Parts: sequence; C-alpha cells; structure tokens
Amino acid sequence: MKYDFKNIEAKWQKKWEEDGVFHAKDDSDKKKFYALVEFPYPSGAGMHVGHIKAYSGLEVISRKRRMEGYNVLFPLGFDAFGLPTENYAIKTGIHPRKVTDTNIAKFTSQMKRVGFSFDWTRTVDTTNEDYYKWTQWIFIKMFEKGLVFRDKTLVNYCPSCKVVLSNEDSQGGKCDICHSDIVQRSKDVWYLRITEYADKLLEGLNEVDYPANVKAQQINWIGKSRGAFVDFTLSGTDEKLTVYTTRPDTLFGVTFMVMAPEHPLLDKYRDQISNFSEIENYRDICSKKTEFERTQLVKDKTGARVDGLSAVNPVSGKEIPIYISDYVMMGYGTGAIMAVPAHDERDYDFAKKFGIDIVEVIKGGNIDEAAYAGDGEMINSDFLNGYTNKKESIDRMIDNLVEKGIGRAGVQYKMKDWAFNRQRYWGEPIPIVHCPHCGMTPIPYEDLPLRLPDMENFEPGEGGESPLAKVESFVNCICPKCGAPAKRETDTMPQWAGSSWYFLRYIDPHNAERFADSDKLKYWMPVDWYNGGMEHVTRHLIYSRFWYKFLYDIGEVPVSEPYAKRTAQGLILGPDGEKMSKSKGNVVDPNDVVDTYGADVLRMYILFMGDYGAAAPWSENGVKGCKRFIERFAGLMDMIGQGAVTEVIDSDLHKTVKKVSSDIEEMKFNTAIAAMMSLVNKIYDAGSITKNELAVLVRLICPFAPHIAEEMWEKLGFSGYASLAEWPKFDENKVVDSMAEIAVQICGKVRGTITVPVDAPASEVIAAAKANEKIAAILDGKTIIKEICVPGRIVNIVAK
RNA sequence: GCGGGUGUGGCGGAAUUGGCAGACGCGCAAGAUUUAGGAUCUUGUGUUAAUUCGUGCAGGUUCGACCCCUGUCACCCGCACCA
Repeated sequence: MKYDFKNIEAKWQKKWEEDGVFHAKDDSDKKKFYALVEFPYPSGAGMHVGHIKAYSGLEVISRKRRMEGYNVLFPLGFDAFGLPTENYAIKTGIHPRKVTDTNIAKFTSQMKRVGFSFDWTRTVDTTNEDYYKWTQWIFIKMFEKGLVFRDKTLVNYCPSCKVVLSNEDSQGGKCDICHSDIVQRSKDVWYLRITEYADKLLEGLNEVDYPANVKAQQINWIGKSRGAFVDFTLSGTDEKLTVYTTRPDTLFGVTFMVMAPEHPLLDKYRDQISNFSEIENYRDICSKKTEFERTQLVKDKTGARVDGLSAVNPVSGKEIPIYISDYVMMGYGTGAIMAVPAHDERDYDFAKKFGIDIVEVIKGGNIDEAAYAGDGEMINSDFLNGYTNKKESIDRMIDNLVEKGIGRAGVQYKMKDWAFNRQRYWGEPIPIVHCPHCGMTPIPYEDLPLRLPDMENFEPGEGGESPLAKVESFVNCICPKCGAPAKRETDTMPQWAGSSWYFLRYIDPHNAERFADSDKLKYWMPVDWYNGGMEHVTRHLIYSRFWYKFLYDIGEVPVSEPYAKRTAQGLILGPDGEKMSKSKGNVVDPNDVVDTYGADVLRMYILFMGDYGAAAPWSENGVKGCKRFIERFAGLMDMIGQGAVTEVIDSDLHKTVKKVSSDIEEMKFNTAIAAMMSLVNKIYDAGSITKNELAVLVRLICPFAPHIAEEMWEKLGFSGYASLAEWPKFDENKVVDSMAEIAVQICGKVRGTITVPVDAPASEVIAAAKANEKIAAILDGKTIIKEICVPGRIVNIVAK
C-alpha cells in the first residue's frame, strides 16, 4: 500500500469533523472519561512541538477509552488574556481582540492538522465575554464570602511594563515578561485569601492520585509549619515583641533578636532609640533592594543595632540586644525573630559579624566553628536539660510558655495571599465599584459581564495606572447600591484567573444561565486525568484547586477535588540538547514536520523519543525511523494471506495487545511503540498475516497513528471508524508460554541457559541446570555450597 | 541553603521493580538492488586476547544490585535568609 499521507490525513480529518466522531455526549449511559490538558496561550508564534507532546499523552489515552466504550470528554480551549497580546497591540496598534482571534484561528487549524481527537464544539476562550462573565461571577462570590480584600503594601513593580507583579511573577528580581529590574513600590493590591484554604489544599492531597514529587512540591509551596508564638518584653516598657519560631526548645540559646527594618515598633519607640538616624539610613538602603535581593543567601549579613531598646529573654530573664536586618521580613511570621546563633546558620553569621554571644543548647557540634543544626542532647536549658527528642522538648517548652502566659502554640504558612490585580487592559475587569458612601460594591450578577470597553491606546496610564482609567465612560458610573455617582475599579485580573476554572466550562460551554449545569457537572466531574507541565504544579494547580474548593464550599460543584489524577510530560529539547528557544535557533516547528513526514509520523515520534515524563532532545533521524515504521506497517496490507500464520506470531500478537494496553495506561508510550515495532519485524520475518490479525494491529496502532489506521481499516473492508472500533482483547492463555528459558548462574555470574517447563518445581530446574554441559564442566571438581532457584527466573549455584 | 529529580553503548532510551544489562529506534559497517544519488532489503554492531570488563565515583547489604543502604561528584527543575 502506498503511503500517501497528505491525502490520507486530509481525508480522515475531514470525515471525523463531518461526522462529529469525537464529540462528547451529555446524555449518555456510557461510563464517562474526562481527559484534560493545559490549554495553550495562543501566541503569535503558533504551535510548538512542546504543545504536541503535552497533548499527545492524553490523546492516546482518550482514543483508547473511546474504543473501550467510554463517553470521552477531551476538549481544548485558549487561555488568551495576557501581556504578550497586549504588548503586541501597543506595538502594532492592532486591537488585542483581533490579535487573539487571529492567533486562535491559527492554533486551531494547526492542531486539527495533527489529527487530535479534541471535541472542537466545546472550545473555550477566556477572553470571550460569555466566558469571563463567569470568571467575574466567581470573583464576586469570593468577595461576598470575604475572600477578597484590599491592602496597601510594598509590591514588586515593573517600571517598564508598568504593572505590579506577584512574587511568583517576579523571580530573580526581574520582570517575568520584560526582564527589566523590579523596584519596590507602595500600591493598592487586591488579594485573594488563598491562605484560608491552606489546610484544605493540604488535606485534599490525600484524596488525589498525583505523582509523589508533585504532592511534595505543593506541600512545600504551602509550607505549613508548627511552632510557637513567644512574647518578649521590651525592657523598660510593657510592650510585647512577639516572634514566631519552629524551635521554641532553643529559647535558652537566644542571645539577640532581629526585627525587620520596617517593623512599626521601631517608629513607636523612636524617642528611646539613640541611633534612629542610623536605622533610617539602613531602611533607605533596604528599600532600594528587591525582595529577591534581600532574600539571597549571602554570608555577609548586614544590619544595625537598635541602641536604647533591648528585650528580655522570657525563660532565662536575661536582657538581650535587638538588631534590625533585611534578612528578616515583615511579610513572614511577625516581622521579628529570636536569634539562636549556636544552631542557625544565618543567626550564627550575624552573631559572628556583630560580636554577639553564642550559647550552645544542643550538644553535638562545635559552635566555635559553625552553627550546629542537628539533633542532640539539650544543655544549658534548665528544665529541658537532658532531652534528646526534638518533639518532646518542643512540646515541653510550649507547655511552659503557656503556663507562664508568654507564648502559645501556633501554625504558620509559607504561602502568601494571592495578589490579584494588574494595571492592564487585556484582562478581566474587576467587577467592583468604589462608592463614596457604600465603599467597595460588587456589580449585581444580572449586570455581568462587565465588558472591557473598546479603546485604541493600550499604554498603561501615568504611574502605572490601568489603561482603563483613561476611559471616562467606563470609570464613571452609578453605585448599584445607593445610586450615587461612583467610580469603577480600573485594574484587571491576572492571567491565572481564567485558567482557574476553565475545566468546568468545557462541561457546558454555551450555558447562558450558569457557568455549567449542575447535572452535567455531576456527570462529568471530577476530571479523571489531568496532564500538563511540571512548571504549573505549584501556581496554576494550587490556584485552580483553591477556586474549585471554594465553589465546592458554596455548593456549586459536586466533588471536593477537581483533578482525580495528574501527570506531567517532559520537555522536548532542541537537537543540540538545549532548551528550545528562538535566540538559540534550535526550535523545531511541528508544521514543517507535518508537511514533510505527516501527522502520524510526528505523533509517533514524539511518543517514541523517550520516557514521556522526561526531557529528550529532538532528532530528525529519529523522525525518519518512525516514518520507516509507519511505511512498513502500511506494507502489511500486501502480506495478507501469503501463507499459514505460525503459532509464534499468534502468541506474539496477544502479548503485544497486552503490553500495548498496559503501557498506554502507564504512559509508557515509547515501549508500547517498541512492542509494535518488534511484532511488525516478526511478521515481516514470517512473511504473512491474516486479515483478522491485521485488524487487531490496526486498532492497536490507531490511538498513535489514527489516519493510517482509518485508511487500512477501510481498505480491509470494515465499516465505521477504526477510531470507534472495539479495543482489541487478548487471550490470557496465549500470553503464557509453556516453556521458559532461564539463566543459570554460578556464584552470581551467568554461565549458561536452560529451557524448562514454566511450572517445573525447583528441584527439577536445578537438576536440569546441573545436567547442562557447560554448567557441569564448570562445576566439575567443585563443592556446591548453596543452590538458589527462583522458578521461572533464575538458578544460582554457589560452589567452591 | 532547602525540597524534588536525573546520571546506562557513538546517540535517544529498555530492563517483568532484587534475578540473563543494552529491548526498540537512530547512527555506523559490510553486502544486495540501482546508471548514480536517494530509498529499500539482508547481516553485523557495549567492550576485551579472554570464561575479561562493564549502568557517574567509593564503599556496604545480598546467593545475586542499574534497582536497596552510606558517603561522594556532576547536571537539571522548583522554592529560597521562611525563623
């Protein structure tokens, strides 16, 4: 059979679309399967091979599920709000709406060329007002439940993009988008109180099937720690300086305290501080540093002593000095720490630099040389002396602090509340009105969506104001509560907003009454399998679990966790083994591959190139190898009925069905394809195959290379689609061999092999091994010390 | 610094999870076919003089270790002075 991939692929893509082969049914008696992939940002550059890899995994699994009789929902949409489109609009003057539509159209047609079995009738676009209406709706629900608040805070500000960025978006002290330096600036920030859900987000991990490393990353991100709040008295005042510590048991080793330079108590007691000008000086220096710079792990600590103020160690009663340093931040804990230089590296460095006492309270290290962070016997600690168990000593100390009324057990989270506003045009408007009488007032639900006004100039306003602030007809409005003239909020939501609930909209994408119908939600949720990149397992995965759990708490969705199972694909590197990037010139365009080799070859190669979860470099020769395989596969058509099929092939066919079926479930696509290659090689050796056997193989390869599979299915004379044909079953009897070849080792080294019945008892197997010529020769003259036989696996004879 | 991961032929990667290391593919070599190139087919291909040595390195456990343990090196990802 000639492999005319261009015509074959176009032909079947057209048929699939015309017949709606991959449309999910809402009213089905079948078991459902909801497969979700992370929807793309429709950039102007178009599709990337990374997209293909990200979708190919669940593409194969979805196709297998359909053949197994499931009602499959496998949708794709577009996460289209965001800076690149807006920046492009600023540069070219083309409206972001137009740019987005163009890019989505381009992506869609490219995706269709690959033959993905997405249900294109359910596609969503986060920038569509029918979609963002519900993003705003959820925001207002959160507002009503007190999960939204506003605060004036020091924020990361990008002077070039003129936007406030969350900490997550400003890593490295550089803007995530334009890479210019971030500066600290005071701004009004809208926050979502995600910390309220910290425990629920942690507990929910017990219910879901995520890889252990993904769970570990989420747990670390949330960063729950148990410890104690301890009150230190400022000497000469009634003022309490409270600190949070995870190691209250080291309290006897506290020889100084460190406050964040911004700590408000410094201002309150400025009259008592004799060197306040020095403090202000240091504050000035700190304010110029970004949070990133402040939090670099540097040996050379900076800081200043606070003269005139000191604290009292509440357990020892000793008076200890207070310092300020930028390694302590207002944003975590209480903005002040108790320093235990003997057992904390940062405190140790600081103490050495400023000549502060170091008191050892845990035995085991040499505190003249370095801080000792390990476990050991407590010393110099009064009632804790002799304790070696960390948990016991911590509990004992907390009891003591509570007894004395100077402390209490506490919990802290590393996770911060989610900064939720951007001064940008291309995002969801925040549906809040600022009324001089009523304050912040949400827009009534029936008035949603709050539409983005049409405008021409998308440059941010002066001082980083949102471009929307320039649109008077948008800004000026009437308070929905009291009717007085009011102003609209002009900031928009971040890109994470739309992607926090998109999987719910696929379930009912055209519903005008609700974000999705309850019965449909009940049928389809949870997502059975969610695949995406490792880079999203903290931010997006936590944000969307948070939104979903909120919707669950207010009774809008049926189950408590959105994603039952999560997996992640690995990167595709350039042919040079480096991460693909335009600047390196090592980017592979999937469209070129489809043009030259066809979609089936592209799909096959991407899944064959290596472990799906690991990074692997692109190889043009590897692509050619897959093309060769598909051509050989198509060539099987010419071998039908050329002779009697041997039992070996029959058994191999069943083994292959078994292996491919189980490998797909484990996302071991590379070995599934290898198994099919091996079988095809064997068939070529045999020179013949029956029509029914080929029909099995065609269905087996269908999820990987659906176009050629459909074409062969039709040529074989079957009606209907291979894509909807029944997934092949295997006969367990034909998978089990009657004889097994097992290795015979002498002293752990393989010296020969024997073939024995699989169910032969150990004694017989050992006897057979000894009877083997080679083995007998080696054993001749030696004393057998031990004989090990694992039936069906191995014989090992230890001899001297 | 903390957390997670990876390390196997010339290359991408397999290995039933403690039981014959190198499946499958690429590349390479020889041969066939072809006017030639390309394509295709056949055979071979970790290494060695070896019954040798071989899964980053050094130890350990075990009859037996790519797999488990201890130490160590290198690289990748995430978080980052988190108290």
